[in-house]
Amino acid sequence: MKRKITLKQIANELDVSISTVSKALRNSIEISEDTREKVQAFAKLYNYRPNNIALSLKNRKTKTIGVIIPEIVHHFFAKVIRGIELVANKRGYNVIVGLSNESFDKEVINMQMLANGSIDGFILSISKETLQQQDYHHFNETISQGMPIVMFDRVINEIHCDKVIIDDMKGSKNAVDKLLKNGCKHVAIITTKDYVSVGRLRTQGYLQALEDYKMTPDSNLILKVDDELLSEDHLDSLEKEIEELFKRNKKIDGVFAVNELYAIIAMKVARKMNLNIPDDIQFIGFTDGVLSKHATPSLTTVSQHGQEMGEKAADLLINKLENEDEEEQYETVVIETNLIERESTK
Amino acid sequence: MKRKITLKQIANELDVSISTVSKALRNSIEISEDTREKVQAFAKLYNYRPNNIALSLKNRKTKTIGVIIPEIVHHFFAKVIRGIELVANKRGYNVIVGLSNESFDKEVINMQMLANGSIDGFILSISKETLQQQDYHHFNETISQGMPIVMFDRVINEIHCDKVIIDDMKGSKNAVDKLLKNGCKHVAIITTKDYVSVGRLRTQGYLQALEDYKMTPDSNLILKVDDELLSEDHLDSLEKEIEELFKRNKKIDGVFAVNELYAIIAMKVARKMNLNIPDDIQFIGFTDGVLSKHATPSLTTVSQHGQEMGEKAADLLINKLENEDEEEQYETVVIETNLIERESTK
DNA sequence: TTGTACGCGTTATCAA
DNA sequence: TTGATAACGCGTACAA
Repeated sequence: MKRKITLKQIANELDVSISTVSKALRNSIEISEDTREKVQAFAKLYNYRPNNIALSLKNRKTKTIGVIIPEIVHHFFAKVIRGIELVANKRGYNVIVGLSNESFDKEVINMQMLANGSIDGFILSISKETLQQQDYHHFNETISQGMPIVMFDRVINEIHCDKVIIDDMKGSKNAVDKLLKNGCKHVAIITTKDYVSVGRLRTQGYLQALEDYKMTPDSNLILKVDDELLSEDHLDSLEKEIEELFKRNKKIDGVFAVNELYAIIAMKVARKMNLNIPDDIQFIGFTDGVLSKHATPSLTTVSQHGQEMGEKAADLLINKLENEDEEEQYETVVIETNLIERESTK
Repeated sequence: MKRKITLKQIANELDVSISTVSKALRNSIEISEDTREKVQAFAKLYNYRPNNIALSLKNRKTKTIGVIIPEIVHHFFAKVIRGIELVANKRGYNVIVGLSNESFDKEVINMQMLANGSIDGFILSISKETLQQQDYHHFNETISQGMPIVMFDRVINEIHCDKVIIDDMKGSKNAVDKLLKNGCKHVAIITTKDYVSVGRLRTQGYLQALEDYKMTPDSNLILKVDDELLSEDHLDSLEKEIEELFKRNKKIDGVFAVNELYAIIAMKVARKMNLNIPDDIQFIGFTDGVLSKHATPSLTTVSQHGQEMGEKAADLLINKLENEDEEEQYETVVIETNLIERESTK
């Protein structure tokens, strides 16, 4: 087992100084052709590679991006990571991943672990618990220590940093527009409690679409699901809630759900009640994942373009990292959503 | 914007030496109570944290695990990552992720990037291209440089390292057993070409189950899908292939698919042909993902326990890292699969 | 009780 | 053309 070889070892073997080796390897004209060749041959033989850690220490740059997301077993976040990784690697950066698991404490701890020199900057999406507690000190501290942050999807306006979001309101408005245009008269929405910003915004889009069509919103048609219900164990009770919604309002002929799982479950309930999709009732979800594509019937969704968000976020962060002295100007990039029409709508 | 504070800065401010500060912060009894308090107060005020990079360089340990997977937008791999991250964090390690995107070159490059000091060891699952080319030099080189590797799921016997796998053969044998026990007389299998080891093993399990039931395998019932078909664009032709399979063999009353997507698509085809699931035909897939759970009908699957694999892999790797001098003994851990019965079987 | 010196691996600057 | 030295930030053995 040969340990990784260092400049010093090469220098010893070849009876030259460390700096000579270093220069020779970088092909410096200071060094004679002879020694250069000798050193390079030797280095190649022993497969020399400069030690990243030493370089990081010296350059005060790690060429590594820290990513903190609430959850990775989630199609959207996985796609974002892929986008980040793609751009990061292309631009010579590594990606280190931390999962907050929707917990405030884990988010803070993870950020602290990484902020102590391991990375050059953060890309993150805020955990639900943090959003609920509205405690953002860890973001501000990180930023004030000179470490740039790019937030995506779940962001907060008060924090000054680059952001990549989609226009949740517009996206859901378009979706509901579609349902109304398709002739739906009683469109229900299945959404989250309001503290989840994207849930709130998507609800607003729903209301706006109704307004545009001069329809008065009916609170009976608005189901605000308690978030806990997303955890696997509570899916059954979610199903019951939706069933009650449908039974209370037999006229529902269109459903907009703020994520794909809600939509899929709602379709399941509808089918159980012998409703025909899309003839009796139409469905649109949000976030384009595997479920939407492969469900039967396949689900029309508002696509969030996770990978693109990741790519953009990585570009923003690396740009900031590589133009240190630029004026402090923060950008909020809005990624366009689009409606992917499938079988669940006419 | 205050830069991160260092020992040296604290020492300067307080007019003591760097080592005094260092010792004071670690509460060394060498240092007087007085200075200790003074230093600690100051450090706390400025939120001092030791620089990880410097520690890594000094200790020759990064406390970071490198994970190379073929794809992250994939429920199974995402679950593995979550498992790895869980254990790693608990044991004080970070996780850095590289995606090979099923490409040999990217796998090699990614490993090289990380092997130069950025991490202490690898957890990885081999890309399809690498498996096809059977070029494993990068693994051997890494290992011979003293950097431990733990492979999971897609592994190769020739490489000496810890491994975490499932018993693919047994898992699929159990699945097919179930179909046969349920009365299926003509069980088809939808699998991959043989170079994908897990596909090959699962096919073997299928054959073995038949043998146990004294049934002779019918090559007409074995569909070996070209792997390219998994890429999103080719799903249509996969659908056609399956349709032809069903039309060629009208008697098929059971289908075992080596992954959940194949199974879901096969169910779709069956439904289109007006076959009733599970009365006319039963289905079992492999890998328990979201699709299986939320499909209609929900799909009976062999669960792979991705998270558990990740946890085990992380434990194996960290154990190896923290017991350097132990004898070189490699372990292959087999994670039990189990059949999750849902609506697609009787 | 405190401080000096060294080493981790690298590069840049300056001296020989 | 080559080599010595300092510096990145830290911890520790040893000297004062």
